[in-house]
Amino acid sequence: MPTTAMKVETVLGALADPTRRQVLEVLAAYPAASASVLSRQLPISRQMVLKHLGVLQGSGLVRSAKAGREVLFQVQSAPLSETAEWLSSLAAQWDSRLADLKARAERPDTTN
Amino acid sequence: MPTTAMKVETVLGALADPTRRQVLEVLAAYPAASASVLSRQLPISRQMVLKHLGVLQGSGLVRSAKAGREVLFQVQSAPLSETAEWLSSLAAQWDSRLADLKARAERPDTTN
DNA sequence: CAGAGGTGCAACTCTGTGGTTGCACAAGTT
DNA sequence: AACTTGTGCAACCACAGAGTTGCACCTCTG
Repeated sequence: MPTTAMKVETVLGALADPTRRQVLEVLAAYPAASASVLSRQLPISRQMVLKHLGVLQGSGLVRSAKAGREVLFQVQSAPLSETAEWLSSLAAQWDSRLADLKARAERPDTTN
Repeated sequence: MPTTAMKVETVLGALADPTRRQVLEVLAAYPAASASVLSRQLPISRQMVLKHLGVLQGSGLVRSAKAGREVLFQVQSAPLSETAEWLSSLAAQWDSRLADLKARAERPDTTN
């Protein structure tokens, strides 16, 4: 499923920004919180919190739901796990390829 | 050691850029390769490849070594694994905190 | 020695986006 | 009805960084 790869890339992009990580950190302390609440505990305006939450939501790291007149956001761990798995499998792939090339170099007679 | 956290952040930053991931992908196919060689297989100039390699090196994802008149780069998997572990532990942390809050909400009599 | 291919440095452009402020509107509260 | 607090939209500024081109210098090799 090519969906995974695309999602992982957006997660990486979302996680790349320090402020965004900070937003996540604060948000993770709540079961759910609104942009206004978060902005009070962050060094940036509500508008920016909202924008960052938008990006995070785009990568699946955050979900939102209306509750009365306010919109509550909550952290979502699944994309994190997926991304972790993606990274570690990529590392494994690099290692195995390197081992392969190395072996091939040590006995250049094998097949080709 | 706070080094780990800092490193992870730079890895995330390095991995966030699509072109940089592409550079890594191409580079991973070689045991080691120079910026010039890589640039021929990429849609960007050697200068840019070099800059990206600089960023990647800054995060430890790539190592360089002089070989005669050229500088050879090679992929390094360790930072990838570290980052993967970091992400998955963060996911676990989120989950456990959520479970905790949930349990606390269901029996508000416990202690406080 | 002369040329070809490699590296390093620097100036410059331009798009993306992090950040702000201001305003208009919706929904609870007294 | 008036007030408070929350959301949504839009204009705007400023900086980082992705990308380019050009040039000077090194280092193999014919």
